[in-house]
Amino acid sequence: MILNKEFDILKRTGLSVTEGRKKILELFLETEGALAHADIEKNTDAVFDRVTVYRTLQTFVEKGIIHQIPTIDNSILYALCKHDCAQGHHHDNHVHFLCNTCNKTVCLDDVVVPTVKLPKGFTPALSAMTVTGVCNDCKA
Amino acid sequence: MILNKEFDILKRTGLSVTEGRKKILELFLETEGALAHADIEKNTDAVFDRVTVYRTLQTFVEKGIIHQIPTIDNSILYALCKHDCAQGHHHDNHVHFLCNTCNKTVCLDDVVVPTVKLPKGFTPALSAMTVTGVCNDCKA
DNA sequence: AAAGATTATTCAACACTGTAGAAAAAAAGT
DNA sequence: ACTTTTTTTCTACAGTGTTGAATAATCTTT
Repeated sequence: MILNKEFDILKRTGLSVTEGRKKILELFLETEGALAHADIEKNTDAVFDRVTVYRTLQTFVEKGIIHQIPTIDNSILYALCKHDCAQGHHHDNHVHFLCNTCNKTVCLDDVVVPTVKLPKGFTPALSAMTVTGVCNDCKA
Repeated sequence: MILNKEFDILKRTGLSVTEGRKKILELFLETEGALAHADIEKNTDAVFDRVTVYRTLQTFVEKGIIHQIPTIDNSILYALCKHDCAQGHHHDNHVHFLCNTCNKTVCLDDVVVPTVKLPKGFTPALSAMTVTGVCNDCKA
């Protein structure tokens, strides 16, 4: 039995191994930076139905394989969870960086979102932080 | 000449004073928390065309009257700029709070987004931070 | 206050994004 | 290999946001 990384991940999370899931997972593994639904449709040459892609992404999020990234425009981005994300509770408390030059969004896995002091009466649960600027690939 | 707040703001930013702009601005002034396009359509009883609302919001953002708030789902939220936002460059470097109970988003105008140390090669320009949890209105 | 110039609003149409239910197809378990 | 379970696909729908051109309103000037 040939074990590739995609197969391994799917098996470990208890998911059925299908062409679509392997292909989309492969895309995430070989892509530096986050992907939007549209990117996935483009890069899989529209082999899969739109709905399949949506449902696959939902499943991956639920299983802790990928996580969503907040954006200032209205699009949902997804990126691989680097650290051990168990089903249901993600550990994606890292900062995201959006490059204004190449327009890519990357996870700064080692930069933890700092805690801030909130006004009286506010109880924090989760914090998200996005920094925009110029990334290491685009620096002059 | 009667000067109300909406009129004043529109005049000061050099905008034509119209029913739609006054109404939408009024809604922002009397609303605690951020508004989505859909909220505005609902609360103005669909008196205005959808496109008018979109264009009005765009204009307000450009003129520094309101600013956009990043969300994890795919919707654009808008909120009044409290501090002096000149045309073109906003000063909305404050933290946003999304309440999981009442589902409202509010600007924590006095909580500044902290700066983080980025990896080598990354140059920051703007930072955004959203905290989710329970707000002061919803605390038990 | 009225006329012309400028700016806003509206209408119609379009593209994109995301969701739901049911049928068809594929994968998993025995 | 067969049955059960899961996944993919199809069809359809609702929402969101944008564009261009026509209409309507606002502003400026006299």
